[in-house]
Amino acid sequence: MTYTLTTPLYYVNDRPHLGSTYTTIACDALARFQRLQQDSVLFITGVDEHGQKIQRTAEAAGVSPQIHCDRISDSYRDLWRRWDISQDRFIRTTNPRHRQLVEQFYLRVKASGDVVSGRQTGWYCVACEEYKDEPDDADSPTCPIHQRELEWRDEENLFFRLSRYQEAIETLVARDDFIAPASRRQEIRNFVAQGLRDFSISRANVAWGLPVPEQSGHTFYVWFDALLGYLSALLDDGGEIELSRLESNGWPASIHVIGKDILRFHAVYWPAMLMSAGLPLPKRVFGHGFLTREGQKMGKSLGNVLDPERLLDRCGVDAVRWYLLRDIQFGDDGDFQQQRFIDLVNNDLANTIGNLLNRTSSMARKWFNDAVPPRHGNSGEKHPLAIQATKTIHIVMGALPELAFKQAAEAILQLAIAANGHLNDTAPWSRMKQPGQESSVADDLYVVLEAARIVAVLLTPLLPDLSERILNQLSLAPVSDQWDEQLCWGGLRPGTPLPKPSPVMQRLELDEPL
RNA sequence: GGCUCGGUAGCUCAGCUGGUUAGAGCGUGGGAUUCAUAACCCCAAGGUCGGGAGUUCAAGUCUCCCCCGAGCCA
Repeated sequence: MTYTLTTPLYYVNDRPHLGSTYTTIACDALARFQRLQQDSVLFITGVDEHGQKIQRTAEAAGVSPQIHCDRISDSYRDLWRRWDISQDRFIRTTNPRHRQLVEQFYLRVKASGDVVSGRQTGWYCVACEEYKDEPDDADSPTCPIHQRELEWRDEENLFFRLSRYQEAIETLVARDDFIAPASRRQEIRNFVAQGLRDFSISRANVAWGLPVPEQSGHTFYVWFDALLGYLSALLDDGGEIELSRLESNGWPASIHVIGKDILRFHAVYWPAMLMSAGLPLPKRVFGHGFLTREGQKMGKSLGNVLDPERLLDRCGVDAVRWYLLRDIQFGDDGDFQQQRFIDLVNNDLANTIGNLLNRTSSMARKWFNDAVPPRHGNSGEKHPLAIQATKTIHIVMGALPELAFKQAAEAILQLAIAANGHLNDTAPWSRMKQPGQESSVADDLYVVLEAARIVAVLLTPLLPDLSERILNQLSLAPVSDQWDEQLCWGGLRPGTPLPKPSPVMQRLELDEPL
C-alpha cells in the first residue's frame, strides 16, 4: 500500500513565499517519516500554471505566459532543492501529459452526465478566479479579499453538476477522519449544508488554459485543471496516461496537505469530481493555518514579507524547520517572531541538544580513549534514560502520522533534557577524580551518548541535516530506509571511536531584522 | 446579518466528560556547577482564567447575556 501525500500545486503567479515553504516543509517531514515506516511512499508537489491571472501577470511582465511559468516553476523547483525537500514528483500543469489526463477525466465526467452548459453572469474576481455573490446591480463592487475591482461576466459556460453530489458530500464531510484538523470541519459542513451549487468548469475568454474538447473557444477553469495535477503526477512514472492505472500507482492519496484557504476545493469540489469520474477519494485533507509575522499579516503592501531564500541563507534549514515544526501546532495559525525563533533554535538545538552531545563526547574522549565508553552493569533497558527513550519513541510514533510535529519535537527535546539532567545528577567530572568510579562513570556516559543517538535518529524526519551531523559525530551513518532497528536501545557500540567534537548546531546571531 | 472558533502568567499556549494550593515553554530574577557551544542543572516570581448573571455542595471547565479578536457563509 503506497502512502501518497501531496502539497498543493502552487500557483505560479509570483515567486514562492514562506507560506508555500511552510506547507512543503511539513509535507517533507511527513514524507520522511513515512519512508522510515514503510517501503512505498510518494510525495508529490508541483505547480498550477493556468488561468487568467497568470496570463495577465505575464502580460504585465512583458513575457509570454509560458516563459513566465517556466521562470516561476523553476524558482519553485530550485527552492525545494535548496531546502532539500524530498519530493518524488514535481508536476507542472503545462506538461502536455497533464492535458491528456484532463481530457480523459473530463470525458468520464461528461459520460456520467455531469457536464451541462449554462449561462453564467455575475461579478468575477480574477485574483480569486471565482465568481462572487455580489448583487447584479452592484455599482463597481470590489473583492473583499483582494480589494480589487470585480469584473462583470456574462458568458456561456460548461458546468459541473455538483448539486447532484449533495448527499454524497454531506456524508463524506460528516466523517471525522476526512477533514483535519477538527477545528475546520464545521466550516465545511456548514457550507455543504447550505446546498451545493453547480460550478462552471470552463471559461470562454481565457486563452491561457487547457482547451475543452469539442468546445471551441473554451478552456478549463483553473481549479478543474489544477486538482487533476495530483493524478497526472501519479501517472508520471514513464507509463502512459491512462486513468485506469491510477489505482495501482498510488491513488487514492493518503492525505492532501493544503492551506486552510483552499479547503473547500479539496474537501468538496474535488471529491465530487472524483466520484463523477468513478475514482476513489483521498483519505484525508489537512488544512493547516497561516503564518503571520510579529502579529501582522505578511504582505507586499506592509513590506514585511519574509523571503524563504533569505531565511535559508541566513539561518539554514535546520533552524527554520525546527522553529516552524516545533513551535506551531500544525493546523493552527502561527506567528513568526524573530526573537522567539532565535531563542528556540539556540536553546533547543544549540544548547540542549548540541551541547549535550558536545559535553558528553568530550568527557568520553578524555577518560575513555577517544571512544564510546565500555558498558558495565547499569546501561541496559531498565535504565531510566532507556525507559524515557522508549516513551519518547512511543510519543513520536503516535504524533507524526497525525502531523502533530510539535508534540513529536517536544518529546524529543524532553529526552535531551533528561539526558542533560542525568549528567548533572551523576556529575561524571567530579566522580572521575575519585578512585574506583571509572566503570560507573562509563555507564553514565554510555547511556547519555545512547540517548543522544536516539534523539538524532528520532530527529531524522524533522531535521535530517542536524540528525546526520549528530550521528556523524557518533561515528554512525545517517538513518536510511526503515528505522526500527536504529530505535532499539543499545545501538551504540562501546569502543567506537569518537571524533573531536565540534558544535553540530551553531547559535543564531541576528542583530538585524530578517 | 447567520454560523464557527478563540479571549488563561510579559509572550506563545496546555487545561478530557465540572472537584485538593490553575500548568508548560520562552522571557525575567536567583542559586548551584565547570564536562561542555557564557552552555547544562535547580529554584522563584503569584495570572480576579475577557465582563456580568445563573445552575451546582463545587465552574477556566456547564447555561444565558454582553464586550473584543479571527474565520466561513451571505
